[in-house]
Amino acid sequence: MEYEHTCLIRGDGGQTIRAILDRICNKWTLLIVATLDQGTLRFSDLHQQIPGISQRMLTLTLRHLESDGLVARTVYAEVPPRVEYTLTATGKSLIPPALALAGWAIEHVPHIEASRAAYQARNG
Amino acid sequence: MEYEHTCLIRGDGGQTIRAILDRICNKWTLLIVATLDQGTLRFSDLHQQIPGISQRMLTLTLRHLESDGLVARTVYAEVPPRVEYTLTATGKSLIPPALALAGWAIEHVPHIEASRAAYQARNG
DNA sequence: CAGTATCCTGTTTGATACTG
DNA sequence: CAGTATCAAACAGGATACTG
Repeated sequence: MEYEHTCLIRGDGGQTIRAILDRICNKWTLLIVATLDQGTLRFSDLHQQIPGISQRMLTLTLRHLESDGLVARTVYAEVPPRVEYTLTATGKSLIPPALALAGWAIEHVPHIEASRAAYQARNG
Repeated sequence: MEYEHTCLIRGDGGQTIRAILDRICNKWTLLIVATLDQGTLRFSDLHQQIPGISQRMLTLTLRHLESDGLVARTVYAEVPPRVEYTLTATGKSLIPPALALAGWAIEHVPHIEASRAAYQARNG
């Protein structure tokens, strides 16, 4: 890894990297995207498959994803209502870098956790 | 991309992915790590090279990075004080997945921005 | 079923001033 | 130089209740 490449991150004073972190770095976004990687799902499917999420946060996060063009929302004029969510091409394209990050996590988080515990022990 | 791979993200109900998001998904962490990819830097170097960061946030973020073992902090017993920061091996290992994410951002953020603007126009 | 509407909480960030 | 201390603002997220 040549350090010059990190200009991708530092380039514009962090505007670009922060633009995406603002979008994906919240509690539920990546989880929803990863869940939708299975294919089209209804609101209730997502609610069931994502443990711990509230209706409010599921709605909010889906709206943001729709607004950003990562998820397509289709409403069927039926009673009772049916609403389906699918990843767009852009949404799908987020999966590989997200997996790269997840892979890093799997590999390094144990060490990080240990380091953090040792730091806490040394200091306050 | 096979959807089964997203179990890396969804696996434990999002615990692992959230463990890393909690660490790197704040306003300054990735920027500091990317800046330190140049090599060892002093506090004042970082302060100058990262536009907009306050002393407080630089200190706080560096302490977290040190605690997590991503950055090594060396204090020299001199007057005036000199403190140097370097990426550890773990810290360096974060660069490739971070670049993957940055690459995705460069490629897709324009489209996302347009999509968001269109959404705002359609709705409130 | 698929949401909205309110209220409430903790956390993150920033501004400013001060110090060994 | 390399921080610390204090205060205040902003925001994300959750609990609960209600609805077309």
